[in-house]
Amino acid sequence: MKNRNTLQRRLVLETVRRMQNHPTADEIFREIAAENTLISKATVYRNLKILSEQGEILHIPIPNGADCFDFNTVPHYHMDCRRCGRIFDVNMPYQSDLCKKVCNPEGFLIESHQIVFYGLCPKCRAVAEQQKQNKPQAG
Amino acid sequence: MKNRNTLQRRLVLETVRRMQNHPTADEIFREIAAENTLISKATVYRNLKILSEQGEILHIPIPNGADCFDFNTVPHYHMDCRRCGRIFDVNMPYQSDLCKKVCNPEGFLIESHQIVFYGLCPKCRAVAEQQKQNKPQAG
DNA sequence: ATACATGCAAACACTTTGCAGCACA
DNA sequence: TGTGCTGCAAAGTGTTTGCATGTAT
Repeated sequence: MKNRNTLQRRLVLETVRRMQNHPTADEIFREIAAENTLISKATVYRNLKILSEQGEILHIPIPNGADCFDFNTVPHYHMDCRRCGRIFDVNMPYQSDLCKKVCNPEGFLIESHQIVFYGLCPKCRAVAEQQKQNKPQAG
Repeated sequence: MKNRNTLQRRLVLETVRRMQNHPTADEIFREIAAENTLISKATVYRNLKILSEQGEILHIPIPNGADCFDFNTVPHYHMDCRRCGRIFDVNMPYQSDLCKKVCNPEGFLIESHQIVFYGLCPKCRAVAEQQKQNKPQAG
């Protein structure tokens, strides 16, 4: 038998769907624990793995940081703010033919792709511009 | 003063340039240590960081695995073989206008992007096809 | 002479795993 | 009633850091 409907599994899924913020495993754990439900971090990790394998949620691996999870399982791209480190959805159509664009005489089998944009989110952009005005030529 | 020309720093740079295989910090460390040069892993990490900040080498952050480094600093894309985990260069022109394609009414500042392809390298593809032929309907 | 670099080990962040007991189907 | 799940703690990876010493300039 597989995929038992435990309280913990339900809570992990509900929390990812409710947060909508691309939360990390730790953020999900803290959110659930804050509601006084007994849950361990290992269980959160285990359930996130199972749920993403089942396609209920999307696992977004993040280099140099904690992986995060997305309630939106439709393929789309993300942006990583270099100042606050948060992950945001990017409004760009999915490039479904990008894999075919690879010139491939060596015979790689290209199955999927991932695009990550880097930059500043609106909030951090405003802060950065503020700071630039305060010390125009750097100190 | 900065950027001293130490034996260890020279060796790290030379080794990345010589290996050409997108080596990880650990692979670079083992390569140098194998030649009986006293070097510590911390020094390898420190020098890889400095060298990539100076633009001498390219730092390729890898989700779910050790970051790797590239002697080729010209922007290009990579493929991550899901079977052997090795990183390969992908033969596709750099999409320098991709950042401009993002529909961005919220005011993100999009500075750069990274594309990673997933699939099988030629060797692993051959192995996978071999295995498929040996048990056509799965065991 | 001294600021930068090193080796070593410990700390760190994130994630997985071993184990004994628990609970869903 | 038994397999799948849980909490806990420990272990596992990959990387960074504190510290005393060493060395390039």
